[in-house]
This record gives sequence, structure tokens and C-alpha cells, in this order.
Amino acid sequence: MAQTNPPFMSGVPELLLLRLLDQREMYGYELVRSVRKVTGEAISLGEGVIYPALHSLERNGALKSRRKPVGGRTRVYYALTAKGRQRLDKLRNDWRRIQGGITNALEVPSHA
Amino acid sequence: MAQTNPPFMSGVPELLLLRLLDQREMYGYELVRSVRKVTGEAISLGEGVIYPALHSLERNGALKSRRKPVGGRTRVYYALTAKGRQRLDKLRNDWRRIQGGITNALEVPSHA
DNA sequence: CGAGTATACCTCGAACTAAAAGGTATTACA
DNA sequence: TGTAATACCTTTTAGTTCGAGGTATACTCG
Repeated sequence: MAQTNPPFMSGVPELLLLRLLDQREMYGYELVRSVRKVTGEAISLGEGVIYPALHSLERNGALKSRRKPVGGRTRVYYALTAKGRQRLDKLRNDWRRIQGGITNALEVPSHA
Repeated sequence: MAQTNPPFMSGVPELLLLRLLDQREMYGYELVRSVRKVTGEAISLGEGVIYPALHSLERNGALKSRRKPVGGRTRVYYALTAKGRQRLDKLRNDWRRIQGGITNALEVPSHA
């Protein structure tokens, strides 16, 4: 027992990664900069977040990776699987829901 | 050292509480139901989140409380202080920023 | 050529949050 | 009388994210 659910706002790093990888395959180090860029510097995820997330996503079958030598150095590229696309849809919906809920709370003059 | 910052998405419970209390004073048990209601059931914060948050907010001077007997039972009502209003503004801005960042990441067809 | 910076991968430990459950007491109602 | 609802609170546990550290290769510039 003591069956604790994940915090209600978690999964955003995962969402961002899946979203980016839905466009094209990318490698970890690239994703670090990419997340910062596409969020307009609002969100910055360090390597200590990105790499473990990628590994976990791959273990769950949401991503598949391939090693690709580029200029003498090796990169690990990640791409979405069908399962990953489903996961992305789910997380996107979850996000919309909570985002909407908060927006509502902030905007509605709640004495109404 | 090992100076760990709070997670980038934290502070939403706090934001919701301050926002509600900016409208009128309320007591803990009421806030539990109120959060659920104003977020359209999207977010549900238990008493184990609400009460500690209220205590911490009061310790920081963002809230002040007064005990008020109602029908033989005692309620603890919380109200915003000036400091609390400042804190609300800050958290609201933080939220807008990260919310905007995520929206941007989700909507922009990032191959552009 | 050598030193420093950037790229690229990774892991571990600490800090922090939030979830759930449990605990007490009073009042309402059936 | 006994059960559900109100009202407060704390503690334990689980989970996520953060920062720092660690390795290694490539590039740049004096």
C-alpha cells in the first residue's frame, strides 16, 4: 500500500523530448540545446535530466536508438516508435488539461 | 554547495492557493474543494498538500491567519498579505513564462 | 605543439515536491 | 446510536529533477 501517484505536473520533460523527436531523429546533446531553444529559453533541461529520460523512454519502447559515427565521434540518435507516438498523444492531452485548468483558475474572477 | 534549485515546474499548488486567497479569505478544507472546482477538476490537491503549503506560506509572511468559530467548530481563515500579493505576481509570471514555452514547443512545426 | 573550449556520452547523490494515509475531534443526520 | 461530513494536522513514502562529477574525442588559436 501507500500507493503514491506521480506528481500531477510531472512528465513535461518527457513530453518535450517526444515532441521534438516526433519531427526528426536527434541525439542527446542536441536535445539539450533544442529544448532550450524551442521553449524560448523558458525551460532548460540539463544532461542529468535528458540522458536518463532517453534511456527510460527507450526501455519502455517509446524510442529506438542507433549509433551513428559523425566526424570521428559517435552520436546516439533517437527516433519515435509507434508506441512513442501514442505516449506523446497522451502526454499532450494531459498537459492541455492541466494547463487549461490552471488558466481557468487564474483568469476566472472566482467570486462568480 | 550541491546547491539544488527547485524543479522548474514547482510552485503551482502555491500559485493556486494564493490566487484563490487573492479573491477572499478562505480556510484549508474549503481550499481543497475550491482548487478542484476552479480548475474544472483538472487538478486535485489533497489536504496533505494544502495544509503544509498554507503553514509554509504563513511562515514566510505571505499569508496571515485568524481563527474563527463557526457553528461551534473552529476554522482557520487565511488572507493574503502585501508580500503574498507580490509572491502571487511573481509566480503568475513564472507560470506564464513556462506555460508559453511549452505551448511554443508543442505548436511550432520545429523543422522550420 | 600545447592549452583550453566545445562536443558527446554517461551516472550518482542530494534536494525537493507532492501523494497518500493516518490521526484527532466535532457536528449533522438518519 | 452510529456513520458520514466537516475541519484540522503530521508523517511516511515515492517520485522527479538538479547539479556536479566523470570520461573521451575533436576543434581552435596562440
